[in-house]
Amino acid sequence: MAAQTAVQPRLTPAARKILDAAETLFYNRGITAVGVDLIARRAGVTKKTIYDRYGSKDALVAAYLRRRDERWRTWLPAEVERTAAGGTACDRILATFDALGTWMGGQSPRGCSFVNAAAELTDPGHAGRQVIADQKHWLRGYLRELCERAGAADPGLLADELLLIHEGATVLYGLSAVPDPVTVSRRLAEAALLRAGCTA
Amino acid sequence: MAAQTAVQPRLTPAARKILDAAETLFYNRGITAVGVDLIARRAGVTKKTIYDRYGSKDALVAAYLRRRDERWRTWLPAEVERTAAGGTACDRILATFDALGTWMGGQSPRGCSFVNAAAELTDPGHAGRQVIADQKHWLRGYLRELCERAGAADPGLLADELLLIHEGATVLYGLSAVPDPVTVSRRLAEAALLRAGCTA
DNA sequence: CGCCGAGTATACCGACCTGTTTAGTACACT
DNA sequence: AGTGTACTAAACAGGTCGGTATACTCGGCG
Repeated sequence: MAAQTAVQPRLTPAARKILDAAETLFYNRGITAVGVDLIARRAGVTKKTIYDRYGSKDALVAAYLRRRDERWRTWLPAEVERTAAGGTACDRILATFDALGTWMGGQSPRGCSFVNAAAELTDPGHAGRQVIADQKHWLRGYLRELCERAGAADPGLLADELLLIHEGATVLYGLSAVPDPVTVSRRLAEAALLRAGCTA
Repeated sequence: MAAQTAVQPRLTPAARKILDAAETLFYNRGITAVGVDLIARRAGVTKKTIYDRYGSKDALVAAYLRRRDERWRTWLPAEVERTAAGGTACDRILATFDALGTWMGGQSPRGCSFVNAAAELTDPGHAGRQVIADQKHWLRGYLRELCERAGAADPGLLADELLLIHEGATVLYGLSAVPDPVTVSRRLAEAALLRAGCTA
């Protein structure tokens, strides 16, 4: 269940350039709107190389999502430990929202790549959809563990609430519908923690 | 500012059929993935008629979003009045989340059409982006008015929080990442109302 | 040496893309 | 009777889509 992301290190130089170009293009212009010819041009690579390395556009899309997932999974806990070092579990939970703001402000102003991808990948059989589901499942698991450590009355339910706030903040950030979604989300999280009787 | 949606009633029969077909296809398969030929075929109409009525695909996309916006704006307050008749402003606020569940369960299992469209319409100059911004702005205004009537300490801030919860619930619903996002969102809204000192 | 993996370059496939054009029909209003 | 609107039918443009085929170069390795 977790071995699928471990194949990545063996990327040929061209395969890496392809993934780099695909990531920027898919995220900024949309998956369907970007053709493989353009990716090849941007990567300074032949279309044949793309198909030799990835087999199909759909597989490349899945690889793109997998890579972002991988990055997020290693970055988020590290960032939380860095900013909430020495703090309580509650501090850590709140730190995930600050981290979200940092993440979005730094490289992802167009919202969550997974939510955006889900909007385009309408075929339920697409390989990318599993990656999307896995990502949300992982985040919920991570939050749930923090909730347990924080002494929440019902950690699973609180994790659901926090996940919902995360998604809401990300969407509002991408739509620029509200000036500072991160602050709003932090306030909501605080209220949820309070209600769940978190002490730590 | 509000006159743009009033032009709609004068739709020729063919124009209506086109919009009907476009709505289903755009929502279920994605905007970029659907071509005008397919829309024409589904609507039982010639491609020429589409261009005679709407001028371009982009304009048709904008019309599609405008129509969904219109439907939502008339439906939501009516549904809230219906389900929270005789209740307080707080009841009305909570009723918007139940309404969201009804809306999604009934016709929109793939999440919010505006969020999905925003993921695809990457060009900031696209006519549809304004419709998306207007829709979120309207919902925030509607929630804000309810918050005022509910006696919130800071109605604007509470409206931001509720809007965030709405978006989060919609996204989670579309991703099927959580069994019952509507209930989760209602709980969160209750906590937010409590914290805002709502009395009505 | 011989072979193979990784890569380039280029041409091609059929299908589909947005959008236009020409030609003609049906109908309502004045 | 005449005019404009709404529509059908069908072909056509120029380009892009995902994907394949052919032919070649280069470096490393046994």
